[in-house]
Amino acid sequence: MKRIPEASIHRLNLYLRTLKELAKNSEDVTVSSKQLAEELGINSHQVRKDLSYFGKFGQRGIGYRTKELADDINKILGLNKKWKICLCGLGNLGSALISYRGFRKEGLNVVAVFEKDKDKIGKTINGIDVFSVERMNRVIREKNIEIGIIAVPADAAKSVASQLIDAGIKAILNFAPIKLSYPQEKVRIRNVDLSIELVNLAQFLANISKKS
Amino acid sequence: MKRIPEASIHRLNLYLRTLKELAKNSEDVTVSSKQLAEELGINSHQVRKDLSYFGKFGQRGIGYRTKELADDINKILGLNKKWKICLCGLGNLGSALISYRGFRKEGLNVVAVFEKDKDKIGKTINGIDVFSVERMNRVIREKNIEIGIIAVPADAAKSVASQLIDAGIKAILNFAPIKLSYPQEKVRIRNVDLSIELVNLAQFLANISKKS
DNA sequence: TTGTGTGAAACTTTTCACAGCC
DNA sequence: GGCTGTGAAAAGTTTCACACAA
Repeated sequence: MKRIPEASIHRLNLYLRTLKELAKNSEDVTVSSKQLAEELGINSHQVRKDLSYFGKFGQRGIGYRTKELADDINKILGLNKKWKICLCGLGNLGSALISYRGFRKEGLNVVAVFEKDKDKIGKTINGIDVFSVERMNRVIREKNIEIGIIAVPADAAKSVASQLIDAGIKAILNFAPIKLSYPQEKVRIRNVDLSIELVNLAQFLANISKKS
Repeated sequence: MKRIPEASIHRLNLYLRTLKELAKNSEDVTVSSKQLAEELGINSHQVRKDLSYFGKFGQRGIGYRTKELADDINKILGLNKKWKICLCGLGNLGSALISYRGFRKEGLNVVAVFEKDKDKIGKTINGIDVFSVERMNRVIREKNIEIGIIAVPADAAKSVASQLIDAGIKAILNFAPIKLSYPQEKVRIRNVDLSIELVNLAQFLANISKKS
């Protein structure tokens, strides 16, 4: 099998989301690469090429069966397994994330929240238990949690990350505005920077005003 | 001048941030492409190549002057202008964003917040006035606001976007989990999806467990 | 006629190799 | 010896063109 472009895999995520929405909102059973492409602002060749890396999913003259293609992509991406996730920090950002539409979707279920504030510990939010930070190691091991989300202030992020890693977590999504990196190959860390997109926009505006 | 890769421009943002941090934390006046690359987990050729598209900034045998290079990149990216920003929605996500470190940084100043909840209107948060949604058009025009951040629930996002566009906003950063797109070339829209990164992590985990 | 699947071409981006300067 | 700047090669990605099927 040939090497598959990284970018193609990322686009599969987008296709999957679009397909799920189409399956819900539209009565059409099938969808063409052109429709799918238009939804995402790309061209149809790209859609077909991306899919062709993994097999033949469509029917000539007709298109793809929406529901079936969604299932196939789910399998390709390995999203048929449900991952257990914990959220660290229940401040504004943490609260926003826990109620974010899409975090409860297939394959992504938050099963524990860790928080320092004693007023919040012991309660539940969206049906999920809020534990004290001290119990992190135990709870993660007991529940077999695999992914941790860090939504604590920047100065606490490093210590929380260490605790997560000690508890054997496999991947971390970090929202704190600080770069986390560990030499270990044990854990995969992704840093999300909410301000970088804003900077990109500012830069885009700067450039169009230069040109005109 | 040759075409400059989109990716290079995005990396300049990262270089800038790293340089600013180095300027603060380290006593060294200079930095080499290798150091810079290591901070970001890329290779030094890339750093030098990216910079070379815009000119010669370093000194052979020595490296780059940290502070000066930061200033140069600032100019290249057009970030020496300060953009005026408004935030729509002061729920959990909006509150998280307004206090996010980095949103107050150079070039990015939020000057107004719009919110539906009457209890919040008329107050200030971080010194920024909270206005009723009805006054959006007027306030944006009066203050010459150029960028809007949408942090309202998905079902309100489209209407808020239309209002922003009517008021003459130039760019929108959308955090609502719904794809916004307008045919007009008048406004640049970027959709941020907080769940896509989590899906990517899940998929990464799925793939390493497949291989082992 | 509509729409997939795919090799080949075109284009973009990254990596390499090394001349040149401190 | 250390480090930049850059043309050229390699690698990666997107677009094109068209055979083929419903």
